[in-house]
Amino acid sequence: MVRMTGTKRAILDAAIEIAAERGISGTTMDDVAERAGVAKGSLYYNFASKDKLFEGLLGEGMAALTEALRGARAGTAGWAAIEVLVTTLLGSIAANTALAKVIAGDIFRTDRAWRETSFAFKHDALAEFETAIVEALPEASATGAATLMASSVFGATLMAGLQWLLFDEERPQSEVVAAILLTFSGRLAPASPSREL
Amino acid sequence: MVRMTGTKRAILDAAIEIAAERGISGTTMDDVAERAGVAKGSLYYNFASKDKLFEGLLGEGMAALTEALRGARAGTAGWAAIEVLVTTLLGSIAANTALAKVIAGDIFRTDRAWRETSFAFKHDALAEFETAIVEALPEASATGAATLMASSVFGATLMAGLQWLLFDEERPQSEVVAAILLTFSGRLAPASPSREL
DNA sequence: GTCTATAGTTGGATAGAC
DNA sequence: GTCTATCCAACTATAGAC
Repeated sequence: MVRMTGTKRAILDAAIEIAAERGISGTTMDDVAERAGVAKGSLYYNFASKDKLFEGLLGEGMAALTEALRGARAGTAGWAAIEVLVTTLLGSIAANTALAKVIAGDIFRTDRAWRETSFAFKHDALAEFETAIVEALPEASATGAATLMASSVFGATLMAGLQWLLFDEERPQSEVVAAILLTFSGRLAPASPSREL
Repeated sequence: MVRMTGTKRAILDAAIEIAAERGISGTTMDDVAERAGVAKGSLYYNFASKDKLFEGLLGEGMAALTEALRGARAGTAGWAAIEVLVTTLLGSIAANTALAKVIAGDIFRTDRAWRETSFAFKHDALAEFETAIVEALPEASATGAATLMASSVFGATLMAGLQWLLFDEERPQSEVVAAILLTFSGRLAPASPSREL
């Protein structure tokens, strides 16, 4: 998050809050101006258009998340890397729940002006998970399963994280991390010999 | 899916297709009328409002999915139940990808006219997964982890399923099911003695 | 039951004063 | 750099002919 003038910051904060409630398309510039406590003209002095406003907002948030995941994975590998990636992703969602909601609602849209940015972000974020998965289970790479497994781990963390923050917020974060990792631990599956892909 | 007149069906089909591309808020009644091949007046003869149109559409789809999950789980338990639930959910997403995209983009919105319906659906669908998880790992119930684990399994299947259908559609469905279940199999985690919650 | 035409409102964006 | 006032396009919804 780059430092910026109070007005610009207030506009961005208002925009993400409202978009978390109503989605981006459901957010009007009038509402943003009102919640930010500025006139609508100031929105267009600071941002070229509604699309540009949200493009910047999502781009900034996605870049920060990708960077956090990359930094977290550094120096670890395999299952340990999966543990820190899940922890870091969940922490990012908790620290910026509104942004996480907006991204979650937007991630599979293909009609956005910023779809290239969004696509690249998703690719980079999933690549961190995929790398860790391949380290933990090399044969997943050969069968092409690793990419799908990365989506699975990411999706599990995102949905459990939002479920937690929106409906069960008193629960300590450590318990949520533990529950997600427990899902991947194999304790749901019967203790069995090798399983085919 | 209830049988209905050609016009009503055409309107619903057009609405879900466009909403999958642009989201519900981004879908206009003019666009729906045009794609359905009817005049806009016919939309309002068949549905009271845009909200009622989508409320019915999502309600119908969510009810069908919940029913499919309930039926699939019947007669199984534990890990076997998780396997059929994941398979059934993935099959439903594949059979109705447009609807799945719309639901995925809408599931964490709190401002919708149909939020009660949506909330109840999510609760019922997750309950099927939670039941299976508690059968497979009874201690998850005591710690309160089971609900979060149900969200994890659901989220993993949803995200991997959409990733598959939108970006890797030639892959056979059986491989996708296998990759998701492999994520939960424990083969990512180190072979270890008992793990604390 | 479906159409055309239009009413009424909202929302993105801009002009110009301060 | 921020405000007020306004333009204009797009949208939901309705009226009334057929």
